[in-house]
Amino acid sequence: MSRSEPTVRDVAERAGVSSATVSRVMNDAPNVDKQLARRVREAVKATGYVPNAAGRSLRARSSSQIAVLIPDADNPYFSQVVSEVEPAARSAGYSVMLCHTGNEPDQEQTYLDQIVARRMAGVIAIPSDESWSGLTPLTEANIPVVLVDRRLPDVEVDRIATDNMDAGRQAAVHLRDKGFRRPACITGPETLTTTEDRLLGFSHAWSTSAGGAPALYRGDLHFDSGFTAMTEILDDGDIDCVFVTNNRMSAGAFQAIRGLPNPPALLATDDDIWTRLVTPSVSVIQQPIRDTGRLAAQMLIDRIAAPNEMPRTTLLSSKVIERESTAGGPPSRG
Amino acid sequence: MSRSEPTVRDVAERAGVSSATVSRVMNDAPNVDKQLARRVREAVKATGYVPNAAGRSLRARSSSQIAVLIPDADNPYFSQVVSEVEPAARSAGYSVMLCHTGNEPDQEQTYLDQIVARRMAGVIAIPSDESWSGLTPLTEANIPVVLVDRRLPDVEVDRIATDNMDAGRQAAVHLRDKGFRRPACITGPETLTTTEDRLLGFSHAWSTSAGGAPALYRGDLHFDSGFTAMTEILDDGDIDCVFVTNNRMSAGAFQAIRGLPNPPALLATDDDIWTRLVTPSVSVIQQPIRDTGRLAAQMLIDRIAAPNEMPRTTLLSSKVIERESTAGGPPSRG
DNA sequence: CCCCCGGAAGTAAACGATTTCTCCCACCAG
DNA sequence: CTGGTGGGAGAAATCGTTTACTTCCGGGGG
Repeated sequence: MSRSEPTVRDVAERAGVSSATVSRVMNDAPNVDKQLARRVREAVKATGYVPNAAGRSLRARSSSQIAVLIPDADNPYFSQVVSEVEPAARSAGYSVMLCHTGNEPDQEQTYLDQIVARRMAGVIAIPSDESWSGLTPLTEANIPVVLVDRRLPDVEVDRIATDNMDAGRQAAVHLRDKGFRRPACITGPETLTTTEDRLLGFSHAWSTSAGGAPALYRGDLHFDSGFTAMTEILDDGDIDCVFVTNNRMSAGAFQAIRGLPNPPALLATDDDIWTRLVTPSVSVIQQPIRDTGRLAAQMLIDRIAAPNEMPRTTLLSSKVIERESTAGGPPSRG
Repeated sequence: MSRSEPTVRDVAERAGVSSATVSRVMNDAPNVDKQLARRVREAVKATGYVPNAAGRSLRARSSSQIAVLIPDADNPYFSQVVSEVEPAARSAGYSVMLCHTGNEPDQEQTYLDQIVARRMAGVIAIPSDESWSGLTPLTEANIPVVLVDRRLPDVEVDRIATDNMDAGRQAAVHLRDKGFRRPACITGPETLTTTEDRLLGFSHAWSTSAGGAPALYRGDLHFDSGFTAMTEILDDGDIDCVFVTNNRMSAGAFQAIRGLPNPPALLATDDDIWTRLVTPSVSVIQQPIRDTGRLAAQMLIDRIAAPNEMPRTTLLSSKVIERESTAGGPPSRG
């Protein structure tokens, strides 16, 4: 029923050559007779030979897989990054192992062990927080790492991210230009550099250009905390515009003002599909997610080729997309 | 600088035992002296030994990875399936390789080669259409496959999917019970079993219970074609309710009626975030996506353990979630 | 004419973990 | 006292590929 898979020796025998020659043909080595090469290729076809990746990887002491470590595959930001990394990696001859840590340390540890055990060619990681300890085992095993989106203190490693400070600045400029005067910011925990940088950029730009500081509401990045924060803002009164620094809290915040007659202006983060469908449509800071994924893969591939060069950081800029939720200016003069 | 990784022999030497014993300890084999086992474990810690997956996989003639083949990681349906498969697989000791075919045959072929080359333990596949040829190389290599969501003709293989005919029937019942009388259906190409089954269930239930056939509009599953179809429906007039059979066309269809005073009722597919945020909120057929992913993984793991049993098909039922877009009944009698 | 060089192909030794086979020993029953 | 039994551990073969080393050519220069 199930014969065992053909090996390089079976092919060699059928082509009347040695296994070394077969290997040379498979790897396009120079100095192989055209005639023989053709015979080998025919034998490969005839036997249906597919090189065993384990054997190859054992001999080569590395594999042609890269790992992508993400906290949560459901979040469209992460899944878009993944779907851009994948084709870029494949066209360079790598395949992608998806590691979905769910923000849980033991799950992450399992994957880190796997990555080392498989001698993966490299890792693209979105760490869960700034105390991320996963980097050490990887660097010790000489596995190149590219960080996406989040910054770690005291480490020298390749990184690609949105210029979050600048994104916050753009948000402030947009809201001020539209005539709003009493801003609030719904943001994440202080330990998360992504949202914290956006807050810092926003606050700094606001205080230097308009004066004063935005009211501050912190959530846990999820939908519900965005809803709760916006509800508090409505209760507190006196706020005429709200900047939300991540995608899910943006949706939650919108839910809280849905259908209200005179809601505060809303500037959300990430251009998800819902922002165009709701009424009023929602202005957003659009991050260059697709570029991020593509360039992360490129960066990793470059790093694998040149392990000893200096680490780089690439920052990509975002832009404001204006829609109805900030178009109107403040509701009234008072 | 970079010493080479410790091997089983290094550990053996340090613990004063043979490599065989180390292997036995690592794999929890019975009949190992407690004392020795402890010494081995200490040596493992001290050396930082991590078993080389390639060596193990070569000897075992199989790997502990499963592959998930999806057409498009961006689609929330697929990414949710993946994010459920992953933890279920991991807790059974498998890791997940993500294969993102982008509906392109050559990309898919690359991955199929990889899957065979790596002797993967199994594959969860969402084929792009009913002429999917990827199954053959896998079954020839004795790699178990579980199909998700889509049906293939003439193959006997494990499958898990939503009961799409029943979903269509539920849609018809809901719209008829709400008092609508002139339905349209926006659906996908005839070759896609998923959307076709929903259409069939819808049409059949409608004709037997209310009489007549729904007006038919076909799209290519993407946002724009949903928008176009709904625009045509509005032009054609005479339609009082619309059932859309996939998630992205649902969003496009909503876009076309956004803000209109008396739009036809809309019943969408998949409970995406936007359906609750828009005005009017949108009634949906909710598929059990999370169960689908979890059970697909379970099914594959069972199959790996028992390769020779008969293939099974599991159908999961969906349910209608009623919101504002179908709540009102038909706009007027005249 | 001889030597050396270089291209082409084969031989065999790695890579690292597992596992069969074998050996040793202690213990127990006859 | 002896033969059998079974647990515990080591030696060595094995998985399939790649590659350093060898071998065998033929040809060109001294």
